[in-house]
Amino acid sequence: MSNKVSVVQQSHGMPPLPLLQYPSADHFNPSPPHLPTDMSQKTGMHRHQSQDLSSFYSLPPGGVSQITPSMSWQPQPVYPLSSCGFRQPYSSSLPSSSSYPRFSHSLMLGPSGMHPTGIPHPAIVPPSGKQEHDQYDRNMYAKPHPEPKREKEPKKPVIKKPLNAFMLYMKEMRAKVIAECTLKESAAINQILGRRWHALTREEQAKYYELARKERQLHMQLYPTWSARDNYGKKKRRKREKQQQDPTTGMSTNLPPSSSSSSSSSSSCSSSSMEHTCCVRDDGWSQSAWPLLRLLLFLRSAWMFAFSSIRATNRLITLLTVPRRKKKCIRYLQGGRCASTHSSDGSAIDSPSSPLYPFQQAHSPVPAPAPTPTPLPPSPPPPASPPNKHHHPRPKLLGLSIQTLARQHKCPPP
DNA sequence: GGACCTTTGAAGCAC
DNA sequence: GTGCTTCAAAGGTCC
Repeated sequence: MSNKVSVVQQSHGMPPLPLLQYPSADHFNPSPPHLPTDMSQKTGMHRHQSQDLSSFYSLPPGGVSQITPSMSWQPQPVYPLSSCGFRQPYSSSLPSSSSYPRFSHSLMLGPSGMHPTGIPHPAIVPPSGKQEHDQYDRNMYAKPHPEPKREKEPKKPVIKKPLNAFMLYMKEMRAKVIAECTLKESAAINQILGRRWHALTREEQAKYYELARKERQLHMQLYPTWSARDNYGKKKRRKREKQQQDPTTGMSTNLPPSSSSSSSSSSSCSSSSMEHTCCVRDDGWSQSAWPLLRLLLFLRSAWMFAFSSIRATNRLITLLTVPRRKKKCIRYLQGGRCASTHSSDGSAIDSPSSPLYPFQQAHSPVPAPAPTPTPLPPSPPPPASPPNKHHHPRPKLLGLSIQTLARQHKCPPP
């Protein structure tokens, strides 16, 4: 009990903060003595960097107001559209408690309850029964009632994964989106945040990538023996049977044994054309027609390209001159107040100056300007932002799985 | 009460 | 090495 530290996490800076308990690192690692003494030196974190993280982590009560919201969000170019899909000139004030006080660590606490680095770590949550999504009971520690649960907590606490750049961004911006859009549903908010994330400039994203990198470093130092494997498979596996039986897609299970074992290319439906062909094959195209079909598809693309060469050229110029987003495969829910003010496909939500990207065009009635390997603009900071590799077929909210679309189409990496 | 939804990125896992 | 899966946050929704 003594090795747990009550910490405060604020959700969006709005409601009273729930207290988190973080065990000291040595609770998990018998030998982390290298950690706390001077983390900043080991991690190479300097003062200003700590301030960067300060918005995600706890701050001393007095110092909050002195610090601008993290990343010092400057007013962004204002788009004439209403709020949520875009960056807006946020009223620079977060909700009164914009400090996002979160957590502290017994080993990291300085005299003022702060680690010298200012980067206490959020990764640990008590092993409450609700450790999956609601790892911590918000009222559990906030309310001054006796805490019988604390008595029986010999269970091993759960060390969570460090947050990646986008998660850090979500944490910071969620409150703003909620305030602007009066939305509460996280799924919708996350859609908005995902779009805003793409609307960020490289430099803005780089800040979060850097924060995430530091977060991982710190996490690694705090829990050197921890591995993502520790939490792997703890959540219940999503029932893929549903998706496999999904009649709308239904492509994954119908392949005949011969085709499924034939070649890797036949099972890969990553590109749009391949997706086409996969469907066709499932509909009963013979193997012999396969090369011909591909040839036809290629010819069609070539013809379309020639037909729209001028347009494609213009588009190419735009692509080269406008910061490119990774994916533009997102649609907004119509229901939310922040839903698109224009079209239902979310295109209006896009930054007006940004062009349609190949993926979008592939879905637009206008023929796409051919799959030319457009040279990407100077590729940006995301230090280690690999191409999106995963594929989450989750057909639901939008009827069409955004993730499936986005990831199957393998929108180009930034 | 718990899974799902939704997003991106990191890491694990399987082949 | 490549591609797929899982998990991280969050809170409403649904079963």
